[in-house]
Amino acid sequence: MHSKPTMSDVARLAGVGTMTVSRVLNGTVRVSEETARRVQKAIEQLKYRPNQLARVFRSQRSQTIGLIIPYLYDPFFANCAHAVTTVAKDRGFSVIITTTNEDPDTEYVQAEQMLQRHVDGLVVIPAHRRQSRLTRSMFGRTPVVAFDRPVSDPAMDVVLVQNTAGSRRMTEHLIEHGHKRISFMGLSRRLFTINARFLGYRRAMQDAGLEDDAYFGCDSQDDTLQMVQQKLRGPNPPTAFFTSNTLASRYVLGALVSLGVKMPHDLALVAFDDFDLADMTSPPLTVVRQPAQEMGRVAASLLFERIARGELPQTGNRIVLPVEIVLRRSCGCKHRTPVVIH
Amino acid sequence: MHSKPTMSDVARLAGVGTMTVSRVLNGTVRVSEETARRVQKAIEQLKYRPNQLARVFRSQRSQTIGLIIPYLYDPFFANCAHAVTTVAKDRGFSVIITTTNEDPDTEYVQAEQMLQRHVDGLVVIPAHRRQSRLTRSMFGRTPVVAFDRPVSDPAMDVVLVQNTAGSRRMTEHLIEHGHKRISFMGLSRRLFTINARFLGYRRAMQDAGLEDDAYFGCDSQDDTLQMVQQKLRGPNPPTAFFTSNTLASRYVLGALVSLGVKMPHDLALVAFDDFDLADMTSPPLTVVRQPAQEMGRVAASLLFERIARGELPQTGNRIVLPVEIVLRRSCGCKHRTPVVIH
DNA sequence: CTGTTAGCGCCTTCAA
DNA sequence: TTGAAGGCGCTAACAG
Repeated sequence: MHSKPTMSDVARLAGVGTMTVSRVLNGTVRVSEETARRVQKAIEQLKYRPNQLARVFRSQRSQTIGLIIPYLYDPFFANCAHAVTTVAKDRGFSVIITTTNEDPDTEYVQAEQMLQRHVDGLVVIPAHRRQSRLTRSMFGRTPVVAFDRPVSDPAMDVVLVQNTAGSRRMTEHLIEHGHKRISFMGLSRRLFTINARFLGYRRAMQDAGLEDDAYFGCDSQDDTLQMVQQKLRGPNPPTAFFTSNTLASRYVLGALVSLGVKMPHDLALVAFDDFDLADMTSPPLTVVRQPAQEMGRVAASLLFERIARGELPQTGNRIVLPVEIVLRRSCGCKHRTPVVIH
Repeated sequence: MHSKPTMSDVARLAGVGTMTVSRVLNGTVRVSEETARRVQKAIEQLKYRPNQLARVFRSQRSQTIGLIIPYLYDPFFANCAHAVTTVAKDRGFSVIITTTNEDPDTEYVQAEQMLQRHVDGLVVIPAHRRQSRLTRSMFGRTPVVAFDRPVSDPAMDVVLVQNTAGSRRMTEHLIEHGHKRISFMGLSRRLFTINARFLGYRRAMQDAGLEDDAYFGCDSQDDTLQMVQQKLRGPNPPTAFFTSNTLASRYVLGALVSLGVKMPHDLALVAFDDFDLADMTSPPLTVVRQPAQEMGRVAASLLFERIARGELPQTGNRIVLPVEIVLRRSCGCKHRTPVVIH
């Protein structure tokens, strides 16, 4: 078989010039009905499909955006990605996706590759704050929106959630339940989100005149089990845990279950970031819920706004989305069904 | 500012022809060290980056594959997608991703769009079996690999898991625990995977001389609650449930919890498809675990093999990956830690 | 080892 | 309303 039919094949068959075919296809300029019909017929006969590659090359606009995220197996990121792809699809754009595994070098290389492919814009969840090598300048005139985590470059748009405020309110809720010794459990303060949540927690503790007590390093089930055990057996054991992301929640919950701790009777537990089946644990988990899809949607929409305008901001927008507190039972509340506080 | 520097800008600055620049860039043919250095310097000086769009256009190979899946918010699909993007990244390919929401029309349109963008190949989780409009013929010479669900066209490669065999073994396990009335709970028999699992279940029941009892329609928490309630209150209530995917598991688990059923004492529950935190429910759930990432990896690898060979199969491969049974406690087993059967 | 020519498929520009 | 020419940036093929 031969290669695909081109515009001139269609033109020849229809007995017109290539421009006429182009015009019929794009509807930019009026073409007489008569010729239009002939062209249409030729298109169908040859099963002609315009070569998008040529169009893109010609116009230097790819009708494509890039999406760079750490992982897809993390449901939070996957939800963000889902929203971005959905927005793009609605606008007729394609999405090139890539994962960085939180590695700034991979991130940099992938961003470069996307730029070489002339994406019309980029949506990025930057690799760990201090390390991300992305700067506004490397993107030239290509708009970029960061989300979930900020970037140091103030010229870049960024969409975040209320990490600090949400964490603070969650902590206050525990304090209202009468808890005075609340342990904050996280992965690493080097992660922007974890750190922001820690700051909210600390603020609430300080405002209540309580001492904060944080552990960073919930990297594995074993490490976490050890630490939880140590805390519970030490002097002044905590009466509540606040886990700062899904992974930490998982490990701490696992530790508490395997230690036979009764919740919320013996100990309260609350978490940042809701997850599927958080209401199926025993007891159902009280959490701060982040709007993952909403964040992706907002970030993508902002990007398309930039693309449409064709101009870059001097100072990037900084959009902070509200979180919700979902009161279930692990905090000590007795709601039969979850109560959501906005 | 002007537009990006092109190859001839570099060539001019280095005092050579464009071909020399091209050769330095691609290393296809030897260039004298002296000139190579001059070219390199010019490249750096101008911050020149080759225009991938032009390359792609020229070669008609996009170094890009397409990935079409139903949703990204489903962790199972997200894991598949993660594996595909990882394989592609390792091979220096980009991935264009799109979601269909199980809608065959969206699927068709998106596949067309990807073809127009000249992806070098496609990995697809087809929309519901009967409805998918994808056929081998629409893809011309572009290789396509379907996974998780088969396609009717036998010329297409497909990667699946042991839905029927896994389901059968899981059912047999329940029977070994002494259960005689086991209800199979699913979304819809029109879904390939659900139906295949049902067949495995039915086979095991029949082989044991037991009557099968299936309910399809676990579409919402409410529907499922009603049905579970009805079954438990009817004559000959089931002593075990087998839920055929994560969503059904979620709903049935929710129903059982809200009805105050004690598991596995009052009732056993097993599920197809493992999920994060399945070992945090009470009791920890016994499941059939599908290798989501493995499936994505295998599908992508198979695609790259086809791309490399440049020839299409007369008869597509049909690869079936093994599943594992993870025995936790909801089936009646008393393992303290999960036992995995291969 | 290096340069010239030509063309991938489309669309902007200009002329008919 | 239509067509012809030209070029986007790159590289295969051929000369030198």
